[in-house]
Amino acid sequence: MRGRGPRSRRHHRGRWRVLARVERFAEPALLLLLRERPAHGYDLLERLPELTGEARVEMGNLYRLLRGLEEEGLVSSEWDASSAGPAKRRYALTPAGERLLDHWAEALHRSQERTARFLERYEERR
Amino acid sequence: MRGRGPRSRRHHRGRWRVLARVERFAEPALLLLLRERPAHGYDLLERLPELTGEARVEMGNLYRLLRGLEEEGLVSSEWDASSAGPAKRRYALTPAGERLLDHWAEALHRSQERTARFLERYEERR
DNA sequence: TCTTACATGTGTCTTTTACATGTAGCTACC
DNA sequence: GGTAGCTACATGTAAAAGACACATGTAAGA
Repeated sequence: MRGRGPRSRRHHRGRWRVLARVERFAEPALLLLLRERPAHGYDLLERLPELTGEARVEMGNLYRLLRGLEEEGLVSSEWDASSAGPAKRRYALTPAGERLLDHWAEALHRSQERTARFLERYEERR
Repeated sequence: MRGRGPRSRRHHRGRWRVLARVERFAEPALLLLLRERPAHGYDLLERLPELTGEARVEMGNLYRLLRGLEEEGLVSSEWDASSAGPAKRRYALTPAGERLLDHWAEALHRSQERTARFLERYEERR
């Protein structure tokens, strides 16, 4: 089974593991990291696990996501050759991006309540 | 934009609405409903919104999901012509399905903690 | 020189989801 | 007895999202 998609269950010791991830969670995670301080892609890649847990985001998908956010005007970027090493593209959050982050926070709060109701109902007749 | 996929943002009053749903949440919702009592597809379709919120599951996808669960031995089914109306396929949870529901509950609990950490960090510098 | 780490990408396939449509039995009503 | 409408199950298709492989180039150090 090559190139398997975003399934919640994963092969692990001969079984499937349930992950229960929030859809597109990498997006609000990026927005939050960028609100704290501007950063370049590779830096974000290393800091994302603080928010997403062990699940590491694929490099390629991260850069695609960043470009998508920029096309929608949610982040802005510019080449930064000031520091050592290869040139970096430094991303920063725009006001529109900050508003989207606020919407994400509200949605995540509602998601928390939904999941809490589910778990309560699950425990009821355990 | 026809046949748009499971994006977190949705067109709504000229903007995109963030949903922050848990991936494949319909699966644990089905398992929980079936643990409470055996049921047929159409019945489950009407009771699912109790758990998933306003977001209703597509009929076609629901039947596909049920067949998938049956192929994996997580639910069992049999035709039921006893009640009025067209014949129904009555689904019931298997022991394997009950174990999967337990794994989902654990995963959802971890998801709650991840999201709580995110929201804390979001509120820190609001 | 060769390797390793940093940094930014593209190609391509599978899975998941949304939405439209198809089929058929049962019931009620005229 | 015909037909309208509801119930119930099912397939077809396309787009979004994610997984993974791979390409390109810079720079530091053994």
